[in-house]
Amino acid sequence: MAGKDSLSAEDWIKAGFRALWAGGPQALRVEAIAREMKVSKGSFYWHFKNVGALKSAMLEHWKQVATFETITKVEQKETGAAAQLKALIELATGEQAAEYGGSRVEAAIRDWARFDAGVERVVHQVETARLEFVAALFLETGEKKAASRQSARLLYGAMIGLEQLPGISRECIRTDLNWLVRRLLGEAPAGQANG
Amino acid sequence: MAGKDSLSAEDWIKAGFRALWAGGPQALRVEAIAREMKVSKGSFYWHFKNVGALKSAMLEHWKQVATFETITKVEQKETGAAAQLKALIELATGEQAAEYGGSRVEAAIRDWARFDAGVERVVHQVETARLEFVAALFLETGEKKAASRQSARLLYGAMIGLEQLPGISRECIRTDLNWLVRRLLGEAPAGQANG
DNA sequence: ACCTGAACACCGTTCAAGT
DNA sequence: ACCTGAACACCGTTCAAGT
Repeated sequence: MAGKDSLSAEDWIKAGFRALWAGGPQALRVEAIAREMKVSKGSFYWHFKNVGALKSAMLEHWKQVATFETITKVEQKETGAAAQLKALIELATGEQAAEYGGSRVEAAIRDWARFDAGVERVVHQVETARLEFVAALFLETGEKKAASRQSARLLYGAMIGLEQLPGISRECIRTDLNWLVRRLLGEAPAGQANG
Repeated sequence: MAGKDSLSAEDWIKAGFRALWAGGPQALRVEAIAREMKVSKGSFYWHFKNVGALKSAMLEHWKQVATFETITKVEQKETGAAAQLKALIELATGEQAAEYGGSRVEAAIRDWARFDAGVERVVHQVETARLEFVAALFLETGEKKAASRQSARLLYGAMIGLEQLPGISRECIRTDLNWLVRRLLGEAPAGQANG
């Protein structure tokens, strides 16, 4: 960051994620990012053909990281489906969920995908991999195959959706999701609700 | 649409929603919308001070419609909490959920809110009103107050989240949500999973 | 190898002029 | 009352020129 006399493509990608975090897809603009990096915007075009190329590189990067990061973290942390489901929820509702800016960046990428077929393709791949992982956990708890996929959709869908409710705290999301898992697994209700 | 020689602010707002539907928040651009309406962009500035004013007007419009539309439809259609929950799910997963473009526009507005505090405020109000309505239904089924609010968050969160999973059909979402409601209400599981 | 600075096209905004 | 068309600033992109 300080004490380098020339930039790499990687530096621009990182700056791109900072911009995405701060301002969403519409903040992915050459001039603004160049300003933040204190170089002329002309410099950008030595590293990338155009903004589209930067976006593709960012997506490719995110795809590699996002698909495996959470999954491997969960697998290293716990063994057994029930514990891993709990660990997954911890991670997803933690301070900084993913390497590149966490759930705020994830949301921005999903936004972005909604109006860009190329982005949609990549997001589709990542979501599918994650859903399969979660479904495998539910399968391990003894659910039937179709039921495990449904439970995975509901848990993962609730993760995405709850994060988007305004004014909801991480703890509230965590409690709700853990409760949901117990209900999906058919466990008996208990005094578990919050706010 | 055909056979009017001058435009109203309302016409621009409608065109704004068409643009939002088709291209998301970043498609809310004066020149593009003016082109679609076959007038010069200068014309826009007679009706609105700037793009920000158009966006505010769209939001205000959406707020009025979005808060009450679904709620009143559900209340007119069915009586009794269980039936109304089912009707709510039907509506939310129907062909065209809301007047101004349905869930695609809703998603775009949520995207937009994530990086604009003013939009966030309005979305917050709307989501709160909806959550309160859903919570009241769960309360009516006999749940305790805190539990009913939790169930509302989980159902509404899952609605939002499932819609964002790529490659998922409306029928799949509907089945999943109905299943979720049964589980939240503590009803016995049955062979209900799909895909 | 990496960057600057000028150039040009595109879009937001203003405004004088038209009907 | 409502619209056009020219003007200007801002940003994406190109490119010749610098180190």
